[in-house]
This record gives sequence, C-alpha cells and structure tokens, in this order.
Amino acid sequence: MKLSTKARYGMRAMVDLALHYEKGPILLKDIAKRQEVSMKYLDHIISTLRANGLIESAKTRHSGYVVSRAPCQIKTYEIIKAVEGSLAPVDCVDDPKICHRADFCATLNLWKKLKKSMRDVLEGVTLEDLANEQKKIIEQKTKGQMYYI
Amino acid sequence: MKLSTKARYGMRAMVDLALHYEKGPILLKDIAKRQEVSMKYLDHIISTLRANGLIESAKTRHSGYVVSRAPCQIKTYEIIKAVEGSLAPVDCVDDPKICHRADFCATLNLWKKLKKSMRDVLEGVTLEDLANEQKKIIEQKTKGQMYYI
DNA sequence: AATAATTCTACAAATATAATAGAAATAGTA
DNA sequence: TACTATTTCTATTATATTTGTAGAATTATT
Repeated sequence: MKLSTKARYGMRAMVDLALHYEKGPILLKDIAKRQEVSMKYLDHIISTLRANGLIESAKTRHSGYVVSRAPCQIKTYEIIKAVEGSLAPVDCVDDPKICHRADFCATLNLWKKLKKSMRDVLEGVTLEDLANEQKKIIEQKTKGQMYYI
Repeated sequence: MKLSTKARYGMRAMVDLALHYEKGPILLKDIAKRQEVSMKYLDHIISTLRANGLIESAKTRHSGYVVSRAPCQIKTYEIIKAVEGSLAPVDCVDDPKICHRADFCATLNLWKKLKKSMRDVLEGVTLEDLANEQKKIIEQKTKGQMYYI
C-alpha cells in the first residue's frame, strides 16, 4: 500500500513547477537537479503529467515546462490520478465484474470507503496549497541561508 | 497503491471467522474452500494474524481457529496493520530520518494526511460491522437459495 | 500407532517497479 | 545552414516485491 516513486517524484516536480510558476518555463534539467531525480526517469514522469494535461512544454522560446493551469486550480488528486492511476485499494472497487464474489462481498464496501477517504483528502488540497506550504517551510528553516530546494 | 492479496484474503478470512464466531473453532481447510484461496497460502496469512494476536488456534480438542476477541472489539485497522504493515503511503511518514529532504518537504504533510484518513476509516469499522453486513447481504441476495459463502 | 490438522522454513515463479540507454524530433542560435 | 540544447519516444535491463508452492516437523485426537 505504498505510493510509487512516480507519485512521489511527480508530486514534487509539480510543486517545483508551481513554485516557479511566475518565472516562466522550467528546464527538466533544473527540476531533476533540485529534486534529486535522474533526468531520464523524470522524463517518464513529466511525460505522463503532460499526457494528462497537467503541464505543458514551452515549445515557443526558451523550452522548458509550465503547469497548464494556475496551481490553485490543480487538485493534488489530479496529480496522483495521473501518475499513480486509480486510488482504488482493490481492483474490484472500480470494476466489480472482475470478481465473481463481488455481489456477496462485505469487504468491498470497506475498500470503497477507503478509496473515498483518500480521494476526499486529495480533492481538498491544491497544488497552490503545497507551494505555499513549501515557501513557508523554506522561510522558516533557512533564515537567509542557502536556498537549496 | 494497491492492497496486497494478503490484506484482501486476510480480511475475508477474518469475516469468515467472525461469521462462525459462536460455532467454535473453524478449520483452515473450510475457510480456504469458502474463500477460494489455497490452504498453503492462507496458512501464511493465518500465521501473521495469529502472530498479531487477532486469532488463536484451538489446540485443545477439535483444532481449528477462532478470533481471539469478540468481533465488536476488533477494528479492521488492526487487521490491515497486521497483514499489510503500516498505512503510510511513503516510508518517510513513519520515519522522516530516512530522507534528508524530509525537513524541507511540503509533500510529506500531504502523505501524512492520507495515512490519517485511511486510519480513521479503518478505526471506525469493526469486524462485527463487516460480519453483520455480510449476514445482511446473504439474507438479501439468497432468498432460501444456496448458501455458498 | 494412525490420522488429521497446524506450524515452520525454504524456495520458485510471476509480476510490477524503477531506472537506464539511445536515438529521433524540435526549436533556438551562431 | 550547421550547431547545440532540449524535448520526446521506444526499447530494454535491473531490481524488488508479491504471490504462491513444497515438504517436513509438530501437535493433538482417535
């Protein structure tokens, strides 16, 4: 019941992009360095985020990536959905037909509740929330010290 | 972000045991047949449930297994915890020391919220709840028909 | 003693995750 | 136009985890 590295790195990459939202497109190279992930691996993650309409590449001038909407309009749920897939803890939650026991299964409802609770959390937190929190952390922790995130 | 088969089968085995709570010890063989899981694999799962004090084997007379507490006093959280381990979607939630970025990580709080929401759900549902729901389902679906769960 | 079940340890197979490599395509720049 | 840097795509490898099986030792009952 662990998130994949794609979910972890993907969420961090999105926060990274949100932090630099005003400053125009950000190079993959720079995200990779700051987030300590290999460019080649981040490539894959960026690719699925792009395929899901969460970021765009800045083909015109400069190159680099930008979030495709304002961070306040991107729910963390969308990000997880994109890089991790469904939050269903069990496949039959999304498609009961795959299990012939589903009609008689009392545990199925429990798994549904679990999925809903996770969704509710992630629907309630936007990328802007994370970016703001990140800024706050940096301010608090580094008082004029090196800015390394 | 999927539950393992141990969590799924383990939860179902516990419901099975709870359903027959009054009738004394249940044989592994019978649980395996009803739940459509191989005895050998269920063996492992039963073993960790036992190691976590959730079920007991009836060494004296008959053999078989029983839940070690009344189903109303067993939270589904305990069962998941036993067979699946921590609900932390990311290891650093349980032990921030494993990641040198933890102090500066805005996403960490999101993962903590996710863990808490799952825990809240599973703390709020007891094994008795599941067993009662199971009984209800069986009554509703099979009106005098074959009882095959 | 024979039987039936539990319990333990080791191992094998299958699957999924994580990551790397190389090259084609694209756009900006000298 | 050629050069450079970056993005983008496809294939492949490595690693870890999950899932499951096998066999034998143990225990209690008949």
